[in-house]
Amino acid sequence: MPELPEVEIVARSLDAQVRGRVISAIEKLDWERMVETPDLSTLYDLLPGRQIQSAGRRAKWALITLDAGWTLAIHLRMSGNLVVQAADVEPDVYTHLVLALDDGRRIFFHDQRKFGRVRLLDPAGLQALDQSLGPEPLGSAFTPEVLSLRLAGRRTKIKPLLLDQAVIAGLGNIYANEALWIAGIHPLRPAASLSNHDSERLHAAIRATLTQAIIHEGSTLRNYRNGYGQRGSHQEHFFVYDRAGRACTRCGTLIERIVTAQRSTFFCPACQPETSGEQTEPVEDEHAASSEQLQARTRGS
DNA sequence: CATTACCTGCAA
DNA sequence: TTGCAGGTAATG
Repeated sequence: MPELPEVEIVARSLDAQVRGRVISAIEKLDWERMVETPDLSTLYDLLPGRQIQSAGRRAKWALITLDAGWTLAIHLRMSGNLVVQAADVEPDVYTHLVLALDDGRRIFFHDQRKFGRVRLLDPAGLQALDQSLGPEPLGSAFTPEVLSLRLAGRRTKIKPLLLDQAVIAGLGNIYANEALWIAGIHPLRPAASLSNHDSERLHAAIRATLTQAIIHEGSTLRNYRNGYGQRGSHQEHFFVYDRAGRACTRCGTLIERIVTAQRSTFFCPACQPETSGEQTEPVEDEHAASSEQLQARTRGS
């Protein structure tokens, strides 16, 4: 479930709640495959007694910075969530990791599908993780030129390429679809076919959709919750994701669903032309299309 | 590039 | 019963 905005909100809400606390014990760990490194006995040896200095994020990894140079890196994958619970709350069968804190509260790693992963990393391990990932799309190092360079020479389709964490860190299926709609770019276009103007629009669109999603505390389709157990609301603001057969909020054309790289892909066939340079330029202001009022408006046909 | 695997629950 | 789900890694 969680993409960059959801993990960002989780990290912020964890940081606000557990900064400075000490992990007193691993109280439950009933799905051992979630721990990728180190081996279990080392984890049980190293984690208790560690103080949490902060919680942050890199790509879709939640990073809990501990003392002595350790970092607990948690990936929520499809259905995971991290919630701080009061001392009297008991974990359910889907809560596969429970970390007890020195004030009696506990961090629950809840994960219905068991795809989530945990790593306890030393500084070298953290650096290796960092270097395996592309630039942060909301960071100052991510410029239209950087995006353009990363797409140059890639004959693969733009939409699956946006899901490649080594190309850009943090985009997932929802926000890749949303960004391409905002930018007016067809998801199947070869990445290298994007003009500099396309790259500029896509760069702005990626930032816009992620920023808006963070403002709305992420998207909750099913399992996502922030560190307080609360849902996000950005699913109420989708332009194309999961909107097949409904009217494009910009032009009224029906949104289509196709599958590429085994992922559902949603787009407006009018606003996102298959070939570049034709048809109407989509509006660039993301607020212009944010209202349902535009649904009645039609164009062409 | 496509397919399969990893898991479980839910809606069509 | 079948297909689908916010992700990623492994395999032809």
